[in-house]
Amino acid sequence: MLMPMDPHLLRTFVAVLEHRSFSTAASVLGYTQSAVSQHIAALEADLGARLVERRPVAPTAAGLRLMEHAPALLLRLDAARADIARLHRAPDARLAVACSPAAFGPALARALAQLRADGPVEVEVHVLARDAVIEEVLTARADLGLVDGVAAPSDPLPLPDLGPTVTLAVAEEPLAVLFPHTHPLARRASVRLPDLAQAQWIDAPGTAVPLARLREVSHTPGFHPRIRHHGTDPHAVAALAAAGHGLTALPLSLAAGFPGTTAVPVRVPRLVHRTELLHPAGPTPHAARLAALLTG
Amino acid sequence: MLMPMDPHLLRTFVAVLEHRSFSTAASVLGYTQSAVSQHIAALEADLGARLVERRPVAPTAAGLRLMEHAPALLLRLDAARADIARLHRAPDARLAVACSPAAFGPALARALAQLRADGPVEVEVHVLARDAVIEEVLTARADLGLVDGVAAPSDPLPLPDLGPTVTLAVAEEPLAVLFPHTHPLARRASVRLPDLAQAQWIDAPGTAVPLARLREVSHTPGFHPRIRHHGTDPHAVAALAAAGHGLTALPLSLAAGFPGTTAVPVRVPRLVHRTELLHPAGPTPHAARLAALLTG
DNA sequence: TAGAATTACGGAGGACGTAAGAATA
DNA sequence: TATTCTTACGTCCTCCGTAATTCTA
Repeated sequence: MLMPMDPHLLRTFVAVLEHRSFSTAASVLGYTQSAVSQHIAALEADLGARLVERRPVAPTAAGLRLMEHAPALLLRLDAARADIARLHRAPDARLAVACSPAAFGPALARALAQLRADGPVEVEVHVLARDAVIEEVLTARADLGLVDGVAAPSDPLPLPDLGPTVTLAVAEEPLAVLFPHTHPLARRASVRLPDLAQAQWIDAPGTAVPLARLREVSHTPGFHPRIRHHGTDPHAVAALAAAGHGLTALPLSLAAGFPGTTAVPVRVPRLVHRTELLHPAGPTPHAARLAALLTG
Repeated sequence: MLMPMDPHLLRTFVAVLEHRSFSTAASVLGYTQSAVSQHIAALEADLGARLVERRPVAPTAAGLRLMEHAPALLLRLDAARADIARLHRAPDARLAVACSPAAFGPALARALAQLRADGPVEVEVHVLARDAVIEEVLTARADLGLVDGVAAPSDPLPLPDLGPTVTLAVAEEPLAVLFPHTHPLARRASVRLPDLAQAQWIDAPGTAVPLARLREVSHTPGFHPRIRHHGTDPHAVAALAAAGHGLTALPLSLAAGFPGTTAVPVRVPRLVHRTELLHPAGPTPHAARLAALLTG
């Protein structure tokens, strides 16, 4: 155990690299340019290494390394504060649920209906990209989160550094690939993922299964993006698929409902689309109740 | 993203709770009592909650929550610093390997022999408890780590928050329970873990499979400790087992060699004893070579 | 040469030590 | 009453803003 590395400095470091500029980072953080310059200089002096190249602003090798730690560190700092703040917060009539797009479905709707039948609750659902869901739960902006992903049957999802947060399995269902009707493989009863590695794919990491994850679980390189989608709307991604822009992987039940497309289950490798629930170590009563409803 | 929570404060917070005393924490950290008192007061003011009860010193509920974050946070801070320091460190003739007791075995010895056959290397092996191995690797005190644990076949070990550290599977072998020769179950060809939940167990979390983990993987409460062992020597634990102090779980190949005991493989649930290798994102040449030798 | 980062410098605030004051076992 | 934590207070040092300077696209 050595020395400081002040979170303030880390925060401005991250902001500088995010905005690729000292001055805009400064205005975002409410500092002067000068202060930001001093922050970076202090970090570099402390670590004994240049972290960012200037004009243009870009991370050095050491800076990239630090970027593998700093955001997680800052998030966990906020998570710690949030965990403690939760203890003294009066139990609320409000329930905020954060949810990744493919984790939102009839099961959640039903569970929420049942929750409201029990008594008056003000429910708020935020549909967000997966990392954002995790962040919302950790920082207590959401009382409960639902995330989805691909894994081997009954395996947990590989989630990053959740600290004392509780994760529970909610559902597993087949994984499907969404083809346009006209696609030669659309008539198949099932597909093998490695066979599709060289196909054209839609990169929609906020909505569908990220392509990097497909590479990982299929143990196959490939799955190259042809078009990139930013957003959290499965319909939009399905529309791209229908128009032939590329393939995308979704849970079967969700994938089955889109016009112009055919959802074909993945048979090899043996995978499932899994939904998991996240809640803090000390959940609100409503969150605990909803968790119970969702996990049966 | 809110505010500070200075790592210095977190560090003294952890030290205070570790030593259950402001004054000894102060002397350990090289502060005055007064400074420690001010640190705790500052943290409590910042978080708006009392964190430690005084006289006697003990964590409050909020303090316990913070303790779920603070050590991990401080470790990761050191890991970040170490990751960057590694970049500018000249490749060394030395190779430091950290290794949990049950992960040390003939495979490692053979791999090290092969490594030394390639050229002159100064090898250093540290046998430590599992958490300590992780800490050594993250803070670059070791170039490479080996940890062991229990998991379902081909599942990864559940390791805490490793950041960008790489983990690779090294070996899987049957899990065994070590019985004294005289034990009625010692003649069995295999055992079911849930049947042993009410037996007397040796708690040797630094050496054998921790009892909490047995509860987890067997989905059975029980596995109560009768005697506790601190240390990293499998022989000592085996001697306790031979003397009838309780049972312990070890990898079969290791468990098979102890006098006065019989190692019986675990058949239910379907589990393996797994060894995994840890190394930093930027390993030293020797570490990379050893990793290649160990993973084939 | 203009935009952008660094350096110089000064004031406000923070951090830690000394020392005196409360609190509890 | 002795030990242990807290509070008061002074000093030093750090942090950030203003402003002048240097750098580079």
